[in-house]
Amino acid sequence: MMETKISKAVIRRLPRYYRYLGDLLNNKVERISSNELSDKMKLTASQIRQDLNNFGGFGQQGYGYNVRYLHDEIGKILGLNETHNMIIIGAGNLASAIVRYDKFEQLGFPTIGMFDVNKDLFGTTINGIKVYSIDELDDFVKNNQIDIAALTLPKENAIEVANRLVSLGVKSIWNFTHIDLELNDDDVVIENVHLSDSLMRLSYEIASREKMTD
Amino acid sequence: MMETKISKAVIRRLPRYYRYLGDLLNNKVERISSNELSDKMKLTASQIRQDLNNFGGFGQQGYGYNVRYLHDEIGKILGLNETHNMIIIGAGNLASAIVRYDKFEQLGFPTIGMFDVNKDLFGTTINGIKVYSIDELDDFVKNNQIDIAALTLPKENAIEVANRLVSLGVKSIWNFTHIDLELNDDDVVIENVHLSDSLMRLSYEIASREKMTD
DNA sequence: TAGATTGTTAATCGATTAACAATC
DNA sequence: TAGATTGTTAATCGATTAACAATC
Repeated sequence: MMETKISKAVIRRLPRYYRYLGDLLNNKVERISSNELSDKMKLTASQIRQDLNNFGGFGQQGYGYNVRYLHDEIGKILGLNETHNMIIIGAGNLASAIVRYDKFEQLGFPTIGMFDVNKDLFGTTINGIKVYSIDELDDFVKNNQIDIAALTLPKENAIEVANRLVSLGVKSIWNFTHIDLELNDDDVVIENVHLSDSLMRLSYEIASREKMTD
Repeated sequence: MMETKISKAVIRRLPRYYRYLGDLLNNKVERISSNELSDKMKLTASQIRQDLNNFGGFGQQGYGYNVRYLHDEIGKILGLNETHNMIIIGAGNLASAIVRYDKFEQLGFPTIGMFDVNKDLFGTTINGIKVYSIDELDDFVKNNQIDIAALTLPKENAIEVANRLVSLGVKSIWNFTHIDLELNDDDVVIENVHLSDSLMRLSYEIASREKMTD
């Protein structure tokens, strides 16, 4: 049971903490203080301590934080102690990139199937993962534990497919289509990825630098 | 010249405004009030007006905002009135996805070359765009106007390549590698994309829903 | 023990929301 | 003109930073 609502700003930073702690772990660093970590991450030590204390006291006065312990605890908070099976709807280039990218599997998000409308792709495999007809989606979802569906299909079909997935019991959607998916079902979690928004933010920064030197 | 520093929160929303206004435009909507737009975007009307007034008064009392005008003005703020040539370092699946995705080109970000270390790829084309040897990078950058370099290579080489690009005069980097690129050069703009962070945030939400129903 | 560093409360800062006069 | 809706100031809310007592 959640006691307090964790702010979005804190949640956004969690994966970043996990990443930096993972790097420290790889570098055989055993302990770190909030102050040292703040240097690396370009945050304040105060913010790090505040953030962590949303979830409990993971440190020790006079010592700091044990890197492995903190890493693993944040992993648990992020749900990385459990495997989440993923399917991808739309077996295009982005889907290939996702399924070929080992990191996601390492983090506990294996792709176990891909779906497309293109007949030519049916039965082919990408990185060992089979592409099915979208018509087989219902059966597949019923016969397998699906935790996450990634949508990498044209945005025209996104809402329909999303609704279909939800009605099949899929509880979380990683949406790469260029709409803000918003199903009014509090049970379903949606993460919208907008690569073009990211590119536009970059462009904004370029444009504003140019204006500054005018 | 920039008069006031625009907050990051505002900048993050700009591409979203642009996207929604583009949709309205496609639907032949001519005018919209901050109130109507706030309904669609799940923001407050007040916030929309505040956000826009960071850049000037685009509306008209009693009328609202002209959709096309506002769309185009936000486009200009985002620098979308100019073309930004892009190269991609690392010609893997993600690079293919980017270069095949028409939207980026439509927004004014054509990819004009890709670079890799894999000999087998040299001279091949993806969506009509040629893959070059990384050894040809210097010449290519000198002979073409390169506004943005997208990094889709292993993170081990990211910093080295980024420094090389900067020394060649490339001023902005769209980084997909799993490090936070931070060059201490205020002249260079970096946008870090962390897909695994996005996936972990999704996972966090899944985990916290599960806890709630415990 | 003395020194270091956390956990946590209080202060500050910034962003969002509310309100309303200006004005189309 | 009357109604609608902006632009903008003021109020509120939330997030970040500072400070420090607790404690390892």
